[in-house]
Amino acid sequence: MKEIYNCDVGCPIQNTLQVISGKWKSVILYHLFKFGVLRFSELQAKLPYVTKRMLARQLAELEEDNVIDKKVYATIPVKTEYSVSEFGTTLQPVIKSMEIWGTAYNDVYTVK
Amino acid sequence: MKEIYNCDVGCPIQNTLQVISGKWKSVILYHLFKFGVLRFSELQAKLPYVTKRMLARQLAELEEDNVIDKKVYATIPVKTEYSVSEFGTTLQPVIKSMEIWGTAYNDVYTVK
DNA sequence: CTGAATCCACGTCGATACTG
DNA sequence: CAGTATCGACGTGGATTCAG
Repeated sequence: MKEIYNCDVGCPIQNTLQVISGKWKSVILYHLFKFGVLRFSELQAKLPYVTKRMLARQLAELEEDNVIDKKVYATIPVKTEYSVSEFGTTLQPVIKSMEIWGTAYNDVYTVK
Repeated sequence: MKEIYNCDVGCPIQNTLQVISGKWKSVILYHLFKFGVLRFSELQAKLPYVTKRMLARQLAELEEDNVIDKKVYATIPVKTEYSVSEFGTTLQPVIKSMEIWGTAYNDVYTVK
C-alpha cells in the first residue's frame, strides 16, 4: 500500500482501488484466479507486455497487501509460486465482474 | 481512450481496464450511478481531493468513451450536467461489486 | 530463475492564472 | 460556472546490469 486516497464523502470504491489499482494488478489476479498457482516466469508469459521489473513490483505490492501468497523454493535455480491468498479470494466477485464485462464488450475497443 | 494494452493471451480484464482505469473514473461512475445526474461543481464537492483539472480530464475521457453523457446549458453562467450513458450502465455490475467489496472491507485500509 | 539496483526519459499531476 | 493553458515538480516505467 502506498497512499490513502482520502474521500470524506464516504466512498467504498476508494478502498477497492487501494488494492486493485495499479496498472496490472487486476490482470495478475485474473490469471491467478484462473490457474490457481503460477510461477514468476509463467506470469511473465501471460503478460508479455509487462516488463519483469513492473511485474515484480506489482507482485510485491499485492503480497504486501496480503492479497496474494508467495512461496519460494530454495532450489537452484530458485523457484517461486504465487497464488491468491485467503483474503485475496474475497476479491473474486470484483475480478469476475470485470471479466464478464470485458468478455461481453470484447469488440468495443478492439479497433482504434 | 488513450492506448490499447495488448494482451494476446486473451484477457477480457484489459477491455474493462480500458474504460474504468484512470485514477478517478470508477469513483466518478460510482457517484453518477448513485445520484443519476450531477453538475460539475457537485462532482467537485464529492471528490474534494481531485483537482478541477483532473476531474475535467477524467470526465472528458469518459465522455469520449461514450460511458457518460454531457449536457451543456448555454445559460449565464454556464451549467453542465453529467450522467451515465446507456452504454455506461452496462458497467454497473462492475462498479457495484467494487462498492460491495469496499464496504465489506472498509476497515482494512483505514489505518496506515 | 527470480528478482533488486541504478540510471534516465517520459508522462502525469498540481498550482496558478486565464477565458467565455 | 465550467472549464482551458501554461509551467514545473514529481513519480512511473523501460533498459540494462548485477546478485543469490
